[in-house]
Amino acid sequence: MSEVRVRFPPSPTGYLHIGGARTAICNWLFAKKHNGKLILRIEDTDADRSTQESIDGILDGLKWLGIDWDEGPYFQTEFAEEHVAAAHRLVSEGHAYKCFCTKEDLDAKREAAMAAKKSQVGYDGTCRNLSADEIAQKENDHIPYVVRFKVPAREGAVGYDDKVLGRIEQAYREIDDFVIVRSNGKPLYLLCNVVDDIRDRISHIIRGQDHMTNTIKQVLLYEALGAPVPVFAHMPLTLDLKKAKISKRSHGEIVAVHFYQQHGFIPWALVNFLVLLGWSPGDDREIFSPEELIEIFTLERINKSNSIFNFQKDDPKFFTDPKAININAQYLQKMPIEEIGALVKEEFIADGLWDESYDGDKKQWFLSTLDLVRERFHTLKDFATTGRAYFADDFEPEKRAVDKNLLKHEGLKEWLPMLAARYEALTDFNQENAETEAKKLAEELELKPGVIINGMRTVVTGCLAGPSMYDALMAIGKDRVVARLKDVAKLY
RNA sequence: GUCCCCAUCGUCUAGUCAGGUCCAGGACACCGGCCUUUCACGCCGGCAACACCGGUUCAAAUCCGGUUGGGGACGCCA
Repeated sequence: MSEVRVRFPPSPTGYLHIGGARTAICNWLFAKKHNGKLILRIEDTDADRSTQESIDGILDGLKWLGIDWDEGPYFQTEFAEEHVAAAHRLVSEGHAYKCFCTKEDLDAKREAAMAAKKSQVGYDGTCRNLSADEIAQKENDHIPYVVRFKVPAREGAVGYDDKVLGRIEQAYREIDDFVIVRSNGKPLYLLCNVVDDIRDRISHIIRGQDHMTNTIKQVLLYEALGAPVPVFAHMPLTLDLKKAKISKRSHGEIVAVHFYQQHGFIPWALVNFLVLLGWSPGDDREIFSPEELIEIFTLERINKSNSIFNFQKDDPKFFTDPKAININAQYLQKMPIEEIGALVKEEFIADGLWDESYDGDKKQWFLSTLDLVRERFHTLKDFATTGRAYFADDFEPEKRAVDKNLLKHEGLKEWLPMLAARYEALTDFNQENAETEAKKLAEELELKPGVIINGMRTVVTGCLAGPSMYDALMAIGKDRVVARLKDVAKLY
């Protein structure tokens, strides 16, 4: 196989969303696997909707995910002359023609056809067979025109061998003479895209199934332009629970890559989740290192059917697809603690929780504490929220914990300060002694140890659940434990 | 409406190309139990799917046809 060159060509009309990210990821994986190149091309020919902010957002999103590219970003608008030249060539070689029909006429015709439920709603070919004289006449009259591609009047069908879908064909007669140049002289996506892909020597086009009708037309364009047709692979789409295509417009932030960045996702965990949406290795593996994924990824194993991004709006427990959270949690629990430490550092800095000593003399404590608490965590955010009591005093105890473990036992108001005093008196505040004192106190007061321990957990960690109580006590340290136990009354 | 694509547990999927080893496997979610003084940890168990109808075959989730359902496209957007 000659050099593999793939591209990711987002149009900068909004942030990077998970559908686009998925496409980028598959292209990236394919390029890496074949020692090929990934070209990033910003398709900004729709000047009205393209913004710099959006370009930055897309680039940031890709960088955050760890998707790097080998060439670009190129900007489609910089190649406008090539696009125009290609259009001229197609006209002069008889592959395209000028169409003088007005937009209004065509809109009316289309609407009428749609309303009448006619099968033919596309262009009716009015200008396809204009004589040279008629054309000259209209040009003299300065009637505005668009350029349409002249679909060959052939029997049979055009087609291509899709890497995921197999052979795809469509009858020539079903294809309309589509517009390739606007009446203002600006070439359209269908043409620009092909011209750019030819120039960039793209070998494989991996994109969503929503492009399938474009692909058929573009195959025709490649042919007319005398260029080799690349290999196509159409990925299934990502749908919402109601099976509608996910979009920025109707789903908002939840489908934005930056949403996951802001909600404590580990970048690679999101990539891992996304790649599983429509692809599988063929066995039971679900968690992959980048190297491993590059190794086992193939276009042929991409699914044919659309998948559903399983998120419930306003779900109290799952703010996004439960599987995504689960995969993130798996990474959170298994990644080397130093790597987690680096990610948590960013969170803490943003949160005002960061202490320089965590990089210095308290580094060991910092890392071992993260290691202690991460077991039940799901996102990076949990360290600063659920796990806040380990790092700061301004934590808000969980209401459920307070209700269940404190308010039910009025006596804790005295008992916990008693325990504090005993802890304070301890010359060696270690796990064993802490446990002995707690149990002894419970015994003396004729209480179940759980009453004391659960009360203590609530006051000291603010949580209903967590690591072993005495591990937690040691991590938080004698002084803070004592202070919090003494101060129990403020929670009543 | 027309064209194109698709169809296995609630969700992501394995199995389909090379029919039998699949009264369908895994993961997430859910439910139950154990562990835990507590737990969106861990362990054990459970619930739960081949859309439907025909055909081919000794044998069909797998091949063929149809039906139904879903999605996409039908722009002087990309």
